[in-house]
Amino acid sequence: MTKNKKKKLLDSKDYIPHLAYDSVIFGFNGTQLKILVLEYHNTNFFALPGGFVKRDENLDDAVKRGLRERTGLDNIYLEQFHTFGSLSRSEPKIMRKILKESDFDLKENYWMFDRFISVAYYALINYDEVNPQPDELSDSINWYAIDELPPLMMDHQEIVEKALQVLRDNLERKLVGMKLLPPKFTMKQLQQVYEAILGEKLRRTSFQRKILALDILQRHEKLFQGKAHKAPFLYSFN
Amino acid sequence: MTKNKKKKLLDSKDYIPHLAYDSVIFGFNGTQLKILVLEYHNTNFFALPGGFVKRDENLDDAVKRGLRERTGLDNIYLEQFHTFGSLSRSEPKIMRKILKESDFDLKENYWMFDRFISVAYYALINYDEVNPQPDELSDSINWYAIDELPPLMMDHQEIVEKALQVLRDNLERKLVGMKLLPPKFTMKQLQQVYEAILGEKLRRTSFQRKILALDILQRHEKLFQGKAHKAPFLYSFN
DNA sequence: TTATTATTGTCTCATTTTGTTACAATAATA
DNA sequence: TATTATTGTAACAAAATGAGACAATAATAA
Repeated sequence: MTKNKKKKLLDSKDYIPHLAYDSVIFGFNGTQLKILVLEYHNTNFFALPGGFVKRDENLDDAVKRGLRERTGLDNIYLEQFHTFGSLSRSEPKIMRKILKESDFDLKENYWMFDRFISVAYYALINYDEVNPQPDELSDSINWYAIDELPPLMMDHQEIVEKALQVLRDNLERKLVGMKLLPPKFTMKQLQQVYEAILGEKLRRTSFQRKILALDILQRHEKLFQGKAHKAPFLYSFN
Repeated sequence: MTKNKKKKLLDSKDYIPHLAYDSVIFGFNGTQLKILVLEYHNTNFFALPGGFVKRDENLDDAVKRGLRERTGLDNIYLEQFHTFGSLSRSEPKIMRKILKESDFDLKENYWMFDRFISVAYYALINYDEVNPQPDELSDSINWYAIDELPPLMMDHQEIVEKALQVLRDNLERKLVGMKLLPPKFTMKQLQQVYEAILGEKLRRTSFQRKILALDILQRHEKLFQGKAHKAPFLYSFN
């Protein structure tokens, strides 16, 4: 490797020290609930997409910026759910290895080995319209089913579990299920989202009656799937 | 004032910069839901009790430390509910005035005029066993009913509203009502706590049936209040 | 001692919500 | 034209909740 390859990743004077965010980005492929997980170059470290907050930037905006860079999407449904601030969660050795394997200068990036408090957000996106982009440090970013995750580094497994817990609580309270679907969807698709999030089967007729009684869905034309049975209606939310 | 009176409040090298916490400490006086609000010396600034996180201290522990100092209580029910990170929430002029009016050195305490991200917690305590203590900067710390708060500085009103919103959501999900009462309480007291938090009257018979059906309360001896009617049972939780 | 009063604990019945089964409608295929 | 799988909705049962009624009882007044 050449000498001038060793460079600065982010300038510490632009960012709030000790503060990071992590995002649990949920998608639904029709069957399984998935999240985006990235892998750092040559390390076998799997992690949630995260980032830092600029000194002149709102916390929420920093997270939106990171999501935009990774998914190309704007106006994503985003919810802050917890801030992780234990001492033990920071592991400078891991950060050191990540930077080293991507040929970044360890001295210039020294602030990244400090202790970090991380504000965690979850995002709900339409799986189909996303082509995830890795960042400078990452080999890849890929969808993983929530029950088939690779071993995540540091406390990221705990962050995912908390996200899922809060998402379940918010499913009925905030009617957030449809954020994981395209604008028009069938009742069956919506039920499958609910089932994937709750991790249990639901009764078709009760589910349908309950959702329709909420009076929040608009009914549109039928969807002809080319299958040998009655075609379902399409619905939209808002 | 003498020269050596101007002093350092907290040493910046001991604390994580840009990071604070604020706490919404709820109590119940038998009728009203109240919170602790402090007033800074000679400023007419009312604020939530807050503080900073030491560099070698867990975030949760910093908050517990602050609560202990102010209430003398340990093992308080405490829940993190949101992190406030907008740029506009920081108002260095206000911090400057607070320090100045308490005769602290403005140069030595310069780090306090920076932008701060604040992690907010709410606490539920037994009103009766607390004798709140003001800190070095504060004139007083007092209970205020949540619908009779003085004008709070910066974004503290917003923090209180969010706390109340989350507390309402958690009332049934986490059964936190009894955390605001002494170890033994009557059904009526518990109902009054629920009513104060929800801000609405509840039906006595339905409430009693529902709570008892949860099967989480132990029934004890009767409480003879010296009133001309049947004496209620006392209950405890855990 | 005995009525009076206010509140408590529990019961009953009405109403609403949810669980469960049933069945006709229908889009594609044999 | 019959068959198949799925959909939309109706019908009834079961459970949860709302609303009222009432007897029990702790202190007070008569």
